[in-house]
Amino acid sequence: MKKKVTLKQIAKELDVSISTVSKALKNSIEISEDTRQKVQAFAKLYNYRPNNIALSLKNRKTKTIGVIIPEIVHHFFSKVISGIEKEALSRGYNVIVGLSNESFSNEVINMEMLANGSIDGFILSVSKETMLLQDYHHLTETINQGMPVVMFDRVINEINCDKVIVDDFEGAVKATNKLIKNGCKKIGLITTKDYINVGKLRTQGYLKALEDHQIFPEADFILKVDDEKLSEENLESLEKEIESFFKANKSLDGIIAVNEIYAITAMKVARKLKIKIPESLQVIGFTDGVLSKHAVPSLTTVSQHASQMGEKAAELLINNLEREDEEEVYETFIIQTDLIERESTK
Amino acid sequence: MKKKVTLKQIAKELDVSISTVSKALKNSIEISEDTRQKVQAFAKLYNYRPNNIALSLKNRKTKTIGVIIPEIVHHFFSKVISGIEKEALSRGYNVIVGLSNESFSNEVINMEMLANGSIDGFILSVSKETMLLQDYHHLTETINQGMPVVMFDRVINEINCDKVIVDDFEGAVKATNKLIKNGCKKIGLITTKDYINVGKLRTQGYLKALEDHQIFPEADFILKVDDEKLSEENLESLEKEIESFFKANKSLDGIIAVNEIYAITAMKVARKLKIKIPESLQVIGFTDGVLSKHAVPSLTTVSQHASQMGEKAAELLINNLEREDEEEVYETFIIQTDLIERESTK
DNA sequence: ACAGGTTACTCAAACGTTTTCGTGTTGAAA
DNA sequence: TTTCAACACGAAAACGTTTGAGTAACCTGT
Repeated sequence: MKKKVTLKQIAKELDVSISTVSKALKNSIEISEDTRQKVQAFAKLYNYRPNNIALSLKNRKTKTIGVIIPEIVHHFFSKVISGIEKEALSRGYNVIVGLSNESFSNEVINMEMLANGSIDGFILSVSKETMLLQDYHHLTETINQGMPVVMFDRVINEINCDKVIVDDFEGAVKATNKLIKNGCKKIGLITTKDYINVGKLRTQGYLKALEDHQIFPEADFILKVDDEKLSEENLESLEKEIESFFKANKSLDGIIAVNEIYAITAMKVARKLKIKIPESLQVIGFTDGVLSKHAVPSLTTVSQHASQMGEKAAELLINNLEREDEEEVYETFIIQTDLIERESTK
Repeated sequence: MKKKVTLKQIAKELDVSISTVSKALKNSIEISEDTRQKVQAFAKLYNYRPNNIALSLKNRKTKTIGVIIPEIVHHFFSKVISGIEKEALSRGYNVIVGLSNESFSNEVINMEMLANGSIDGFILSVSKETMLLQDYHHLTETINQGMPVVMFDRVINEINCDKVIVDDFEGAVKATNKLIKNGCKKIGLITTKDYINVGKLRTQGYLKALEDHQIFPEADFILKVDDEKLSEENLESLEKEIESFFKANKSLDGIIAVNEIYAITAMKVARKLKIKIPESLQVIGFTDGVLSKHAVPSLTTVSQHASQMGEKAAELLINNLEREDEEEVYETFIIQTDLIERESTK
């Protein structure tokens, strides 16, 4: 077992000073051709690699970015991470992840753990609890300390930083328009409670599209599901809720669901109620994940380009980190959505 | 914008030495009650937090573990990460992820990037390309440098380190036994090419169970799908392949699929061919992901307890890191599988 | 009065780098 | 012979922390 070799050891071995070794390895002209060769050969032989931690301390930058997300076992977030990783790797950065599990305190702990020098900047999507509590002190504090932050998807308007968001409003408009164009007259919406920004925007887009087509929005056609119903344990109660929604509104011929689970469950319930998809009910979901693709019938969905989102967020952050001048102009980048048409619409 | 405060600044401000500040903050008895209070109050006021990088350099440990996986947009791997994260957080460690994207060179680059002091140890699952090339120099080298490594799921027997694996063999036996018990006489297997260890083990388990019940294994009943067919683009060709497999073996009344996609696709093809599930064909998959749960009918599956795997891997690694004595006895921990029964079996 | 013992500090080294500023030795120009 | 640049290298500081060793100042007992 040969431990990592350091400059000091090389210096001692070759009987020169540490500085000479350092310079020789950097091909400094201060060092004679002779010594340079000797040092480089030795370094190669012992597979010398500069110690990252020492470099980080010296340069006061770690070349590492911290990512805090609510949940990793989730197609959208893991796609975002993979986008971040891709961009980070190509620009020589590492990615360190923290999971908040939708908990405010976890989010705070994770951020504090990383903010003490471990990373150069944050990319994050806040937890639901944080949105509910509206306590953003951990965010303002880190930003105040001069650490760049990029928020994505679940962003907070009051916080002044770079942001990357999905055009949820327009996505919902597109989806609703599609159903209208396909002949739907009674379009239902399955959404979340309003405090989730994303759900709110999608609801607004849905309403806007209806309005544009002079369709009166029936309050009964909107089902606001309690958010806990998203968790895997509560699937049955979600099913029941959707089932009574369908039974109470038999005239529905189109459904927009603000996420994949709601959409898939709606299709499942429809099947149970012998409602034919897409013949008598057309369904469009959000978040183009595995479920949409493999469902039967496969689900038409609003794709959010999660990977692109991650790449953009990383790009904004790294640009910010490597910018010389300290002008603080924050950008909000909007990712456009695409409607991926599959079998659940005509 | 108030930058992070350091010991030096506190010392200067209070007109004492750096060491005094450091000791005062650690409640050392060397420091008078008076000074202690003063320092601590000041530190609290300015929200002093020790710089992690400096600590890492000093202690020669980073309290960070590196995780290299082939792919993060994958239920199994993201579950594993979430398990690792959970255990790591509870023991005060951070997690830094690298994605190999199933590429050997990416795996090597990622490992080299992290091995230079950034982390204390690795948890990894090797890429397919690495398994194919059988080039493990990056693994042996890091281990030789004294950096602990824990491999999970896709492990390499020749490498001497801690390992966490799923009892794939036994899982396949259980699944096959279940089908036999349920009255299946002609059980087919949809698997991968042999170089994927995991696929091989599951195939062996399947064969063993048949043998135990004196059922002659028909070569025709085993479909070895080319691995690229797992990727999302090749779904159609996967469907075709399974379709002809079904058409060529109409007597099949049970199917074991070595992963979720194969199983779901098999069910999709069956539906297309008007084969009733579970009445005339029962299906069991591996990897208990979202697809299995939300499929219609929902899929009976062999659960690998991915999260538990991650936790165990992290536990082994951290134990190793924090062990005083340097005895190197490597452990291979086997995670037992569970058969989750759903609607695709009787 | 003085050895010896507390008390409450400070110093300095160490972790592994990079980099600025010396400095001793050449060789050549004056 | 003197002067001075060029050359090749070394010393030391800095990044922020911890910690063992060192040291003043005071107190105690004889």
